[in-house]
Amino acid sequence: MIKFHLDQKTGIPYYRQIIDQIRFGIASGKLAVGEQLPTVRALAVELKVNLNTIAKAYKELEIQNILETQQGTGTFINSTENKMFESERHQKLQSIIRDFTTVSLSYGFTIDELINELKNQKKWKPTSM
Amino acid sequence: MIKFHLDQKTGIPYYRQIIDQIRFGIASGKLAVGEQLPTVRALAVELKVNLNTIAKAYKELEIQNILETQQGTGTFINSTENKMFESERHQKLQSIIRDFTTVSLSYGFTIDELINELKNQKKWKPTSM
DNA sequence: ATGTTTGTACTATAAGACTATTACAATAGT
DNA sequence: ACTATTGTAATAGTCTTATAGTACAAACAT
Repeated sequence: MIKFHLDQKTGIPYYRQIIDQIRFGIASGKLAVGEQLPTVRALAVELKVNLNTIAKAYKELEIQNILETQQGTGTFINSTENKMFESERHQKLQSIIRDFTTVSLSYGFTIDELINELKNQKKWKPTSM
Repeated sequence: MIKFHLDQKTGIPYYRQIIDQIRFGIASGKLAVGEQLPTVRALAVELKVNLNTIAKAYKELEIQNILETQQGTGTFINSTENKMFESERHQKLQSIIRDFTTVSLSYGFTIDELINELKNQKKWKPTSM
């Protein structure tokens, strides 16, 4: 089971930190399809936040078809619709890239600089995860 | 002179849209070093917002040494300190890249995918500018 | 000197974001 | 059936952000 943790100092809202950790857990294979997540209450106690904060995170991921929740049963990594269609996956990638390039160009960075820097990041591991 | 415009629908705050347009204007050469920007009042009237909204944008850019303001005179593209030191420039680039990769990886995109997609964006022009 | 033009400071308001409190509803085990 | 466990919904409180209204202060032009 994945180990969650929250950091007050980052300024990133709790529910979003949880979302990120679940997303990254799936992407990195630490969370398996069909696996049950902690109950909202259990995780709320463990992380010392309100159960609604957990529920909010789970809810957002459910809307994105990443989680499956059953009232009375629990919350699970979605087994049926977990994979995005290739088209929407590509759309998402493009939207991320567009935001990224907009910011970068406004700072005067060229796309070549971005590409070069990315190549140096290949072995990188997220700091807050 | 650069033409400003605000879009309510984007959800991006007015003052930030102004910041972005100035930043991008400089990066793209549409704003020359030493050039005077519209006065806070003039731009406020033109964009139909409060003059403090403009002042806030100018202020943030002044803090970043991108603009130079003189009370009673006007606001100008900073001629002396406009260029970041190479070290802080690199730091900024890395922080942008780190945020970007964190998000991307959580969606299951690989860095190679990002690089490939970036290469397709080389001729791209920002939509909202 | 005085008036106009410039940016600045202070205050208030509105809206939204985030989290918590509390009560409700569905499911499963017995 | 009943009880415990699960997620859900409605509400409220607190904080931050974004913008506006209004008055102030510095620089320039004449």
